[in-house]
Amino acid sequence: MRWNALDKETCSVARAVSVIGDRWTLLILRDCFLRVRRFEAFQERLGITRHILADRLRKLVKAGVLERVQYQSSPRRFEYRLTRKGIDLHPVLMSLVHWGDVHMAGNKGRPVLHHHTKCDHDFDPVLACSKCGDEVKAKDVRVRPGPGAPADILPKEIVP
Amino acid sequence: MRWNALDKETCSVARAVSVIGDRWTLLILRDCFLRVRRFEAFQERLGITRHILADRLRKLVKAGVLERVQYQSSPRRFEYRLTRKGIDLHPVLMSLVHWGDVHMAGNKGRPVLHHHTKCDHDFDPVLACSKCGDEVKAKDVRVRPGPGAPADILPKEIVP
DNA sequence: GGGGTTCAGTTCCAAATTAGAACCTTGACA
DNA sequence: TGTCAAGGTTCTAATTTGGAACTGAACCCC
Repeated sequence: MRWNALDKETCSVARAVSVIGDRWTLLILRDCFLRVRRFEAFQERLGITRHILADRLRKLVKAGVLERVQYQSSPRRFEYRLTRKGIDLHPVLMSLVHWGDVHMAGNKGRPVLHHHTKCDHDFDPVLACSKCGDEVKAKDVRVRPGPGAPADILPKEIVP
Repeated sequence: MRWNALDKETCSVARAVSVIGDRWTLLILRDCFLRVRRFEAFQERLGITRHILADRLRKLVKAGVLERVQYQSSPRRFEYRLTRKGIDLHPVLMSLVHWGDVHMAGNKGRPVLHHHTKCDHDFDPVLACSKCGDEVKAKDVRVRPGPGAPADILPKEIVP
């Protein structure tokens, strides 16, 4: 299967992956949440090849995750900002950071701490259930076909 | 920067991305959470080239996300199962699915529904604060350097 | 008005990765 | 003996990436 055929897949993960499932894209988005917005800044912080950066930013804009905003008119210069759709990726990034913190941290401890301004504490992200508010554990989740499901979305026989 | 230099980065996202920041890897993990475990099953469901699948499974095992378990002895056959480390990626996948559901769903609605067996409701995943239990919004999070932070982990000047 | 700088890209080539298909191995089964 | 299944490996061609240099518009300074 080709990479660019992914957005035609029915699965939400496949569609999401068609936008963000790339080494650099996730790192670019991490920086976006740190309020990095300009081409040169991304390039310097990431050490990414310039034309790959240009390509990824173009794709993210096309996907509606970032918008290209002119911040100066002569010479015309643009910066990249998260859209609502982009900001909605925050839980994905937070979960990823937390997993990295728990499982891949070096011996010096975690590189960044997250502070919740609402309750004024450093915190860890927890995945909760929208209905009961409890933490969602993988073993407490059952998946079933939804209205947009094709016949083969779930594996035929589930080995228990 | 080279892809395989990423795991030496200090950032937890970079380290996490060095393991899962790949088009196929995320789709393989999605299937793992759907209890797909065998080479042929992954290959058929994903349409992935066989030797790339072999490569990705090998890398996931090496990273400690999957384990290769013999399930039959003659001929010897192996399957791949999520480890604790792999299961801990559940929030990442759930967040990703939810984002896909909200922003990339087709006109027929979401492909799969998630059911929380503990409270017996279909639910959406919500990112909550480990300290106060409230939902964490992107704007309520401040990032600051942690004990393992190098000098340049955060952008120098934050444009407000 | 010549020279240097900044930012946001583009262009070029070589190197690495991926897709697609065929092939291999072990053993079961008929 | 021949076929089948599972879990891979090997091969070649096409695509993507890395690295580095170049462009272009407008500023700033002398």
